[in-house]
Amino acid sequence: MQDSSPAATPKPSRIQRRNRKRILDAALEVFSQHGFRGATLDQIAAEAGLSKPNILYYFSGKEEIHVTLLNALMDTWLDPLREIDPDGDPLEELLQYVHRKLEMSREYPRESRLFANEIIHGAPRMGPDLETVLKPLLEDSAAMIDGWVAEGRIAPVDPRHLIFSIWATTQHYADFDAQLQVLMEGRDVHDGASAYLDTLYRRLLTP
Amino acid sequence: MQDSSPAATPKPSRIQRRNRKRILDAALEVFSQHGFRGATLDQIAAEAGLSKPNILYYFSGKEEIHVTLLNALMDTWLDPLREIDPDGDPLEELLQYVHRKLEMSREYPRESRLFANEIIHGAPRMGPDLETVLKPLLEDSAAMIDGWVAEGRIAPVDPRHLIFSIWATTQHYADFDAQLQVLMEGRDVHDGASAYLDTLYRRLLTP
DNA sequence: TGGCTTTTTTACCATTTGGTCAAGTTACGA
DNA sequence: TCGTAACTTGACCAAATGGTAAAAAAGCCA
Repeated sequence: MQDSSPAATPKPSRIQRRNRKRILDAALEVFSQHGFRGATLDQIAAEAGLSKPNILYYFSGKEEIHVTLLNALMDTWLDPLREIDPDGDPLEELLQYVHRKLEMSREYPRESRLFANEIIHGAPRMGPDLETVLKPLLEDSAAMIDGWVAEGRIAPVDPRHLIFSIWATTQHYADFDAQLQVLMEGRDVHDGASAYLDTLYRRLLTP
Repeated sequence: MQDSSPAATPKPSRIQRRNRKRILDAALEVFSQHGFRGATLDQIAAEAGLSKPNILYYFSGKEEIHVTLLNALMDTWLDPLREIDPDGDPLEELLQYVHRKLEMSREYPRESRLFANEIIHGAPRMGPDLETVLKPLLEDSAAMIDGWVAEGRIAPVDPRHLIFSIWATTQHYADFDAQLQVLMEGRDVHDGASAYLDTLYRRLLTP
Protein backbone atom coordinates (compact mmCIF):
# COMPACT_ATOMS: atom_id res chain seq x y z
CA MET A 1 0.00 0.00 0.00
CA GLN A 2 1.66 3.16 -1.26
CA ASP A 3 1.33 5.96 1.24
CA SER A 4 0.20 9.08 -0.54
CA SER A 5 -0.61 11.35 2.41
CA PRO A 6 1.60 14.44 2.28
CA ALA A 7 2.92 14.40 5.86
CA ALA A 8 4.16 10.80 5.78
CA THR A 9 7.77 9.78 5.15
CA PRO A 10 8.09 9.66 1.37
CA LYS A 11 9.61 6.30 0.46
CA PRO A 12 12.57 4.36 1.78
CA SER A 13 14.71 3.61 -1.23
CA ARG A 14 16.69 0.46 -1.72
CA ILE A 15 19.93 2.18 -0.75
CA GLN A 16 18.23 3.77 2.24
CA ARG A 17 17.13 0.41 3.57
CA ARG A 18 20.49 -1.21 3.01
CA ASN A 19 22.53 1.56 4.63
CA ARG A 20 20.21 2.16 7.54
CA LYS A 21 20.42 -1.53 8.29
CA ARG A 22 24.21 -1.50 8.05
CA ILE A 23 24.36 1.45 10.42
CA LEU A 24 22.03 -0.12 12.95
CA ASP A 25 23.95 -3.38 12.84
CA ALA A 26 27.22 -1.57 13.38
CA ALA A 27 25.75 0.60 16.10
CA LEU A 28 24.37 -2.42 17.95
CA GLU A 29 27.83 -3.91 17.96
CA VAL A 30 29.52 -0.75 19.17
CA PHE A 31 26.89 0.46 21.63
CA SER A 32 26.52 -2.95 23.26
CA GLN A 33 30.26 -3.16 23.69
CA HIS A 34 31.05 0.34 24.88
CA GLY A 35 27.77 1.86 26.04
CA PHE A 36 26.25 5.06 24.72
CA ARG A 37 28.91 7.48 25.87
CA GLY A 38 31.71 5.01 25.23
CA ALA A 39 30.71 4.54 21.60
CA THR A 40 31.84 7.04 18.99
CA LEU A 41 30.37 7.83 15.62
CA ASP A 42 33.76 7.08 14.10
CA GLN A 43 33.66 3.55 15.49
CA ILE A 44 30.16 3.03 14.19
CA ALA A 45 31.15 4.44 10.83
CA ALA A 46 34.18 2.19 10.58
CA GLU A 47 32.16 -0.86 11.60
CA ALA A 48 29.48 0.01 9.05
CA GLY A 49 31.98 0.71 6.28
CA LEU A 50 30.61 4.21 5.79
CA SER A 51 31.97 7.67 6.40
CA LYS A 52 30.86 9.59 9.44
CA PRO A 53 29.07 12.34 7.52
CA ASN A 54 27.31 9.68 5.54
CA ILE A 55 25.97 8.17 8.73
CA LEU A 56 24.64 11.56 9.69
CA TYR A 57 22.88 11.65 6.36
CA TYR A 58 20.77 8.70 7.47
CA PHE A 59 20.35 9.57 11.12
CA SER A 60 20.11 12.98 12.66
CA GLY A 61 22.64 12.11 15.34
CA LYS A 62 24.14 9.57 17.70
CA GLU A 63 21.13 9.79 19.94
CA GLU A 64 18.66 8.93 17.21
CA ILE A 65 20.59 5.80 16.28
CA HIS A 66 20.54 4.68 19.88
CA VAL A 67 16.86 5.36 20.34
CA THR A 68 16.04 3.58 17.11
CA LEU A 69 17.89 0.50 18.29
CA LEU A 70 16.20 0.57 21.67
CA ASN A 71 12.72 0.88 20.20
CA ALA A 72 13.28 -1.90 17.72
CA LEU A 73 14.64 -4.06 20.49
CA MET A 74 11.77 -3.65 22.90
CA ASP A 75 9.33 -5.51 20.71
CA THR A 76 11.35 -8.58 19.89
CA TRP A 77 12.64 -8.62 23.41
CA LEU A 78 9.19 -9.13 24.84
CA ASP A 79 7.94 -11.58 22.27
CA PRO A 80 8.66 -14.66 24.39
CA LEU A 81 6.50 -13.23 27.15
CA ARG A 82 3.66 -12.59 24.73
CA GLU A 83 3.92 -16.12 23.45
CA ILE A 84 2.93 -17.67 26.75
CA ASP A 85 -0.35 -19.44 26.09
CA PRO A 86 -2.91 -18.78 28.83
CA ASP A 87 -4.68 -21.98 27.82
CA GLY A 88 -1.58 -24.17 27.81
CA ASP A 89 -0.20 -26.22 30.66
CA PRO A 90 1.02 -23.62 33.17
CA LEU A 91 4.21 -25.35 34.22
CA GLU A 92 5.22 -26.19 30.67
CA GLU A 93 4.34 -22.74 29.40
CA LEU A 94 6.49 -21.07 32.04
CA LEU A 95 9.37 -23.45 31.51
CA GLN A 96 9.17 -22.83 27.80
CA TYR A 97 9.32 -19.13 28.52
CA VAL A 98 12.48 -19.64 30.54
CA HIS A 99 14.07 -21.60 27.73
CA ARG A 100 13.08 -19.08 25.11
CA LYS A 101 14.56 -16.28 27.18
CA LEU A 102 17.75 -18.24 27.69
CA GLU A 103 17.90 -18.90 24.00
CA MET A 104 17.59 -15.20 23.31
CA SER A 105 20.52 -14.55 25.61
CA ARG A 106 22.58 -16.91 23.54
CA GLU A 107 21.36 -15.71 20.17
CA TYR A 108 21.26 -12.02 20.91
CA PRO A 109 23.77 -11.18 23.63
CA ARG A 110 24.42 -7.76 22.13
CA GLU A 111 20.78 -6.82 22.38
CA SER A 112 20.70 -8.02 25.96
CA ARG A 113 23.70 -5.92 26.88
CA LEU A 114 22.37 -2.89 25.07
CA PHE A 115 19.20 -3.15 27.10
CA ALA A 116 20.97 -3.85 30.39
CA ASN A 117 23.22 -0.89 29.86
CA GLU A 118 20.31 1.40 29.26
CA ILE A 119 18.51 0.27 32.41
CA ILE A 120 21.60 0.35 34.62
CA HIS A 121 22.10 3.97 33.70
CA GLY A 122 18.58 4.85 34.69
CA ALA A 123 16.79 4.17 31.40
CA PRO A 124 17.17 7.79 30.24
CA ARG A 125 15.85 6.92 26.78
CA MET A 126 13.38 4.17 27.63
CA GLY A 127 11.19 5.63 30.33
CA PRO A 128 8.08 5.95 28.16
CA ASP A 129 8.42 2.48 26.66
CA LEU A 130 8.78 0.85 30.04
CA GLU A 131 5.58 2.49 31.18
CA THR A 132 3.47 2.01 28.08
CA VAL A 133 4.72 -1.29 26.71
CA LEU A 134 6.41 -3.29 29.42
CA LYS A 135 4.21 -2.46 32.38
CA PRO A 136 0.86 -3.46 30.85
CA LEU A 137 2.40 -6.67 29.57
CA LEU A 138 3.79 -7.47 32.99
CA GLU A 139 0.43 -6.83 34.60
CA ASP A 140 -1.35 -9.09 32.16
CA SER A 141 1.18 -11.84 32.67
CA ALA A 142 1.03 -11.46 36.43
CA ALA A 143 -2.76 -11.75 36.35
CA MET A 144 -2.50 -14.89 34.25
CA ILE A 145 -0.04 -16.48 36.63
CA ASP A 146 -2.14 -15.47 39.61
CA GLY A 147 -5.02 -17.24 37.93
CA TRP A 148 -2.99 -20.40 37.58
CA VAL A 149 -2.04 -20.21 41.23
CA ALA A 150 -5.64 -19.70 42.27
CA GLU A 151 -6.63 -22.79 40.30
CA GLY A 152 -3.93 -24.74 42.08
CA ARG A 153 -2.21 -25.59 38.81
CA ILE A 154 1.16 -24.26 39.98
CA ALA A 155 2.53 -23.72 43.46
CA PRO A 156 1.82 -20.35 45.10
CA VAL A 157 4.29 -17.74 43.95
CA ASP A 158 4.57 -13.98 43.56
CA PRO A 159 4.08 -13.61 39.80
CA ARG A 160 6.02 -10.38 39.37
CA HIS A 161 9.08 -11.53 41.24
CA LEU A 162 8.88 -14.80 39.38
CA ILE A 163 9.14 -12.93 36.11
CA PHE A 164 11.92 -10.71 37.43
CA SER A 165 13.91 -13.75 38.45
CA ILE A 166 13.45 -15.30 35.02
CA TRP A 167 14.72 -12.12 33.43
CA ALA A 168 17.62 -11.93 35.85
CA THR A 169 18.75 -15.52 35.55
CA THR A 170 18.49 -15.79 31.80
CA GLN A 171 19.88 -12.39 30.84
CA HIS A 172 22.73 -12.88 33.29
CA TYR A 173 24.24 -15.36 30.86
CA ALA A 174 24.50 -12.67 28.19
CA ASP A 175 25.24 -9.63 30.31
CA PHE A 176 27.89 -11.22 32.52
CA ASP A 177 29.42 -13.33 29.81
CA ALA A 178 32.90 -11.89 30.42
CA GLN A 179 32.77 -13.14 34.00
CA LEU A 180 31.42 -16.53 33.02
CA GLN A 181 34.13 -16.98 30.42
CA VAL A 182 36.72 -16.69 33.17
CA LEU A 183 34.87 -18.78 35.71
CA MET A 184 33.63 -21.53 33.40
CA GLU A 185 36.70 -21.80 31.20
CA GLY A 186 36.14 -24.68 28.84
CA ARG A 187 32.82 -25.85 30.26
CA ASP A 188 29.70 -25.62 28.14
CA VAL A 189 27.94 -22.82 29.94
CA HIS A 190 24.66 -22.87 28.08
CA ASP A 191 23.77 -26.52 28.37
CA GLY A 192 24.44 -26.40 32.07
CA ALA A 193 22.38 -23.27 32.43
CA SER A 194 19.49 -24.77 30.54
CA ALA A 195 19.40 -27.85 32.72
CA TYR A 196 19.85 -25.86 35.92
CA LEU A 197 17.11 -23.33 35.18
CA ASP A 198 14.74 -26.10 34.21
CA THR A 199 15.30 -27.74 37.56
CA LEU A 200 15.09 -24.45 39.43
CA TYR A 201 11.73 -23.37 38.07
CA ARG A 202 10.29 -26.87 37.97
CA ARG A 203 10.92 -27.29 41.68
CA LEU A 204 9.58 -23.82 42.39
CA LEU A 205 6.39 -24.17 40.42
CA THR A 206 5.39 -27.83 40.65
CA PRO A 207 2.29 -27.80 42.84
CA MET B 1 54.57 0.52 62.50
CA GLN B 2 56.34 3.38 60.73
CA ASP B 3 57.66 2.24 57.39
CA SER B 4 61.22 3.41 56.95
CA SER B 5 62.20 1.54 53.79
CA PRO B 6 63.06 4.03 51.06
CA ALA B 7 60.91 2.61 48.26
CA ALA B 8 57.65 2.46 50.23
CA THR B 9 54.92 5.12 50.13
CA PRO B 10 55.92 7.66 52.76
CA LYS B 11 52.90 8.33 54.95
CA PRO B 12 49.29 9.15 54.16
CA SER B 13 48.60 12.44 55.89
CA ARG B 14 45.30 13.36 57.51
CA ILE B 15 44.32 15.55 54.58
CA GLN B 16 45.38 12.84 52.16
CA ARG B 17 43.08 10.33 53.75
CA ARG B 18 40.16 12.70 53.93
CA ASN B 19 40.43 13.89 50.34
CA ARG B 20 41.11 10.53 48.82
CA LYS B 21 38.01 9.25 50.54
CA ARG B 22 35.96 12.19 49.28
CA ILE B 23 37.16 11.57 45.77
CA LEU B 24 36.42 7.86 45.88
CA ASP B 25 32.96 8.50 47.29
CA ALA B 26 32.23 11.02 44.57
CA ALA B 27 33.69 8.78 41.89
CA LEU B 28 31.56 5.85 43.01
CA GLU B 29 28.50 8.00 42.67
CA VAL B 30 29.43 9.28 39.24
CA PHE B 31 30.91 6.10 37.76
CA SER B 32 28.02 3.94 38.91
CA GLN B 33 25.58 6.36 37.37
CA HIS B 34 27.28 7.08 34.05
CA GLY B 35 29.83 4.34 33.51
CA PHE B 36 33.55 4.87 32.98
CA ARG B 37 33.39 6.73 29.70
CA GLY B 38 30.21 8.54 30.66
CA ALA B 39 31.75 9.97 33.80
CA THR B 40 33.89 13.09 33.61
CA LEU B 41 36.55 14.34 35.96
CA ASP B 42 34.62 17.59 36.22
CA GLN B 43 31.57 15.73 37.51
CA ILE B 44 33.64 13.85 40.04
CA ALA B 45 35.35 17.04 41.10
CA ALA B 46 32.05 18.86 41.56
CA GLU B 47 30.60 15.94 43.52
CA ALA B 48 33.69 15.81 45.72
CA GLY B 49 33.78 19.55 46.24
CA LEU B 50 37.33 19.78 44.89
CA SER B 51 38.87 21.25 41.79
CA LYS B 52 39.81 19.00 38.91
CA PRO B 53 43.56 19.59 39.15
CA ASN B 54 43.33 18.90 42.83
CA ILE B 55 41.81 15.52 42.11
CA LEU B 56 44.71 14.80 39.82
CA TYR B 57 47.02 15.64 42.69
CA TYR B 58 45.65 12.65 44.57
CA PHE B 59 45.16 10.25 41.68
CA SER B 60 47.26 9.96 38.57
CA GLY B 61 44.21 9.92 36.34
CA LYS B 62 40.62 8.90 35.78
CA GLU B 63 41.67 5.33 35.22
CA GLU B 64 43.44 5.02 38.55
CA ILE B 65 40.38 6.22 40.41
CA HIS B 66 38.26 3.63 38.67
CA VAL B 67 40.67 0.80 39.29
CA THR B 68 41.01 1.78 42.92
CA LEU B 69 37.26 1.61 43.35
CA LEU B 70 37.04 -1.74 41.61
CA ASN B 71 39.76 -3.30 43.70
CA ALA B 72 38.31 -2.06 46.96
CA LEU B 73 34.92 -3.34 45.89
CA MET B 74 35.96 -6.86 45.03
CA ASP B 75 36.76 -7.78 48.60
CA THR B 76 33.64 -6.57 50.35
CA TRP B 77 31.59 -7.81 47.47
CA LEU B 78 32.63 -11.39 48.05
CA ASP B 79 32.46 -11.33 51.83
CA PRO B 80 29.00 -12.91 52.00
CA LEU B 81 30.24 -15.87 50.00
CA ARG B 82 33.22 -16.30 52.31
CA GLU B 83 30.93 -16.21 55.32
CA ILE B 84 29.12 -19.40 54.36
CA ASP B 85 29.90 -21.87 57.12
CA PRO B 86 30.83 -25.31 55.76
CA ASP B 87 29.83 -26.80 59.10
CA GLY B 88 26.48 -25.06 59.33
CA ASP B 89 23.13 -26.32 58.14
CA PRO B 90 23.42 -26.33 54.33
CA LEU B 91 19.96 -25.05 53.51
CA GLU B 92 20.07 -22.32 56.11
CA GLU B 93 23.59 -21.28 55.15
CA LEU B 94 22.64 -20.91 51.51
CA LEU B 95 19.45 -19.06 52.31
CA GLN B 96 21.39 -16.73 54.54
CA TYR B 97 23.78 -16.14 51.70
CA VAL B 98 20.89 -15.19 49.46
CA HIS B 99 19.57 -12.76 52.03
CA ARG B 100 22.96 -11.22 52.64
CA LYS B 101 23.44 -10.69 48.93
CA LEU B 102 20.00 -9.16 48.61
CA GLU B 103 20.78 -6.92 51.52
CA MET B 104 23.95 -5.77 49.80
CA SER B 105 21.96 -4.88 46.73
CA ARG B 106 19.81 -2.67 48.88
CA GLU B 107 22.62 -1.16 50.90
CA TYR B 108 25.13 -0.74 48.14
CA PRO B 109 23.34 -0.38 44.81
CA ARG B 110 26.06 1.90 43.47
CA GLU B 111 28.72 -0.70 44.05
CA SER B 112 26.55 -3.29 42.36
CA ARG B 113 26.05 -1.13 39.31
CA LEU B 114 29.72 -0.22 39.15
CA PHE B 115 30.58 -3.89 39.09
CA ALA B 116 27.84 -4.80 36.60
CA ASN B 117 28.96 -2.04 34.29
CA GLU B 118 32.52 -3.26 34.34
CA ILE B 119 31.54 -6.84 33.54
CA ILE B 120 29.05 -5.92 30.83
CA HIS B 121 31.79 -4.06 29.02
CA GLY B 122 34.07 -7.05 29.10
CA ALA B 123 35.78 -6.50 32.45
CA PRO B 124 38.69 -4.58 30.86
CA ARG B 125 40.04 -3.60 34.26
CA MET B 126 39.08 -6.65 36.30
CA GLY B 127 40.39 -9.58 34.33
CA PRO B 128 43.19 -10.45 36.78
CA ASP B 129 40.98 -10.16 39.85
CA LEU B 130 38.35 -12.42 38.40
CA GLU B 131 40.93 -15.06 37.77
CA THR B 132 42.91 -14.81 40.98
CA VAL B 133 40.26 -13.87 43.52
CA LEU B 134 36.83 -14.82 42.27
CA LYS B 135 37.60 -18.08 40.53
CA PRO B 136 39.31 -19.88 43.45
CA LEU B 137 36.54 -18.75 45.75
CA LEU B 138 33.89 -20.05 43.39
CA GLU B 139 35.67 -23.37 43.10
CA ASP B 140 35.90 -23.76 46.86
CA SER B 141 32.25 -22.90 47.27
CA ALA B 142 31.24 -25.26 44.51
CA ALA B 143 33.18 -28.09 46.14
CA MET B 144 31.48 -27.39 49.44
CA ILE B 145 28.04 -27.45 47.88
CA ASP B 146 28.88 -30.60 45.96
CA GLY B 147 29.81 -32.15 49.29
CA TRP B 148 26.45 -31.23 50.74
CA VAL B 149 24.70 -32.74 47.75
CA ALA B 150 26.73 -35.93 48.04
CA GLU B 151 25.74 -36.22 51.66
CA GLY B 152 22.12 -35.82 50.67
CA ARG B 153 21.70 -32.73 52.82
CA ILE B 154 20.37 -30.62 49.97
CA ALA B 155 18.71 -31.65 46.72
CA PRO B 156 21.01 -32.35 43.76
CA VAL B 157 21.98 -29.13 42.02
CA ASP B 158 24.74 -27.72 39.85
CA PRO B 159 26.68 -25.65 42.39
CA ARG B 160 28.13 -23.12 39.96
CA HIS B 161 24.87 -22.32 38.26
CA LEU B 162 23.25 -22.14 41.67
CA ILE B 163 25.69 -19.43 42.66
CA PHE B 164 25.28 -17.64 39.34
CA SER B 165 21.53 -17.58 39.80
CA ILE B 166 21.91 -16.17 43.30
CA TRP B 167 24.14 -13.43 41.95
CA ALA B 168 21.75 -12.75 39.10
CA THR B 169 18.55 -12.64 41.13
CA THR B 170 19.89 -10.55 43.98
CA GLN B 171 21.98 -8.07 42.02
CA HIS B 172 19.11 -7.62 39.60
CA TYR B 173 17.30 -5.60 42.25
CA ALA B 174 20.14 -3.07 42.33
CA ASP B 175 21.18 -3.07 38.69
CA PHE B 176 17.69 -2.91 37.19
CA ASP B 177 16.28 -0.62 39.81
CA ALA B 178 15.16 1.94 37.22
CA GLN B 179 13.00 -0.70 35.58
CA LEU B 180 11.59 -1.95 38.86
CA GLN B 181 10.70 1.57 39.94
CA VAL B 182 8.45 1.84 36.91
CA LEU B 183 6.99 -1.65 37.14
CA MET B 184 6.52 -1.83 40.89
CA GLU B 185 5.41 1.76 41.46
CA GLY B 186 4.49 2.07 45.08
CA ARG B 187 4.95 -1.56 46.05
CA ASP B 188 7.65 -2.50 48.52
CA VAL B 189 10.07 -4.21 46.18
CA HIS B 190 12.55 -5.49 48.69
CA ASP B 191 10.23 -7.25 51.10
CA GLY B 192 8.58 -9.03 48.22
CA ALA B 193 11.95 -9.97 46.78
CA SER B 194 13.15 -11.33 50.09
CA ALA B 195 10.11 -13.54 50.53
CA TYR B 196 10.16 -14.68 46.92
CA LEU B 197 13.83 -15.60 46.85
CA ASP B 198 13.46 -17.46 50.13
CA THR B 199 10.71 -19.55 48.60
CA LEU B 200 12.58 -20.02 45.35
CA TYR B 201 15.76 -21.38 46.85
CA ARG B 202 14.03 -23.28 49.63
CA ARG B 203 12.00 -25.23 47.09
CA LEU B 204 15.05 -25.78 44.94
CA LEU B 205 17.32 -27.02 47.70
CA THR B 206 15.08 -28.83 50.16
CA PRO B 207 16.07 -32.46 49.77
C1' DT C 1 57.66 33.77 63.43
C1' DG C 2 60.39 32.01 59.67
C1' DG C 3 61.08 28.54 56.49
C1' DC C 4 59.94 24.30 54.45
C1' DT C 5 56.53 21.03 52.67
C1' DT C 6 52.04 19.93 51.31
C1' DT C 7 47.94 21.29 49.16
C1' DT C 8 45.15 24.13 46.03
C1' DT C 9 44.16 27.00 42.27
C1' DT C 10 44.42 29.67 37.87
C1' DA C 11 45.43 29.48 33.32
C1' DC C 12 46.34 26.52 29.65
C1' DC C 13 46.96 22.73 26.19
C1' DA C 14 46.13 18.78 23.03
C1' DT C 15 43.00 15.48 21.68
C1' DT C 16 38.70 13.60 20.92
C1' DT C 17 34.32 13.86 19.23
C1' DG C 18 29.58 15.09 17.64
C1' DG C 19 28.22 17.58 14.05
C1' DT C 20 28.18 20.88 9.65
C1' DC C 21 28.88 22.37 4.83
C1' DA C 22 29.63 22.74 0.30
C1' DA C 23 31.45 20.38 -3.35
C1' DG C 24 31.56 16.18 -5.65
C1' DT C 25 29.73 11.62 -7.42
C1' DT C 26 26.34 8.23 -8.45
C1' DA C 27 21.74 6.44 -9.54
C1' DC C 28 17.75 6.75 -12.18
C1' DG C 29 13.52 8.22 -14.65
C1' DA C 30 12.15 10.75 -18.84
C1' DT D 1 21.71 10.53 -22.87
C1' DC D 2 20.63 14.09 -20.09
C1' DG D 3 19.09 16.36 -15.95
C1' DT D 4 17.68 16.06 -11.47
C1' DA D 5 17.49 14.09 -7.14
C1' DA D 6 19.75 11.01 -4.07
C1' DC D 7 23.90 9.90 -2.04
C1' DT D 8 28.89 10.47 -0.49
C1' DT D 9 32.94 12.72 1.02
C1' DG D 10 36.93 15.83 2.45
C1' DA D 11 37.68 19.70 5.06
C1' DC D 12 36.27 21.98 8.99
C1' DC D 13 34.27 23.62 13.66
C1' DA D 14 33.14 24.27 18.37
C1' DA D 15 32.59 22.15 22.60
C1' DA D 16 33.98 18.84 25.86
C1' DT D 17 37.41 16.61 28.27
C1' DG D 18 41.69 14.44 30.29
C1' DG D 19 45.57 16.28 31.73
C1' DT D 20 49.76 19.78 32.77
C1' DA D 21 52.55 23.66 34.73
C1' DA D 22 53.65 26.99 37.67
C1' DA D 23 52.45 30.02 41.01
C1' DA D 24 49.81 30.94 45.16
C1' DA D 25 48.00 29.49 49.57
C1' DA D 26 47.77 26.78 53.63
C1' DG D 27 49.86 23.64 57.08
C1' DC D 28 53.16 22.49 60.03
C1' DC D 29 57.06 22.45 62.99
C1' DA D 30 61.40 24.26 65.02
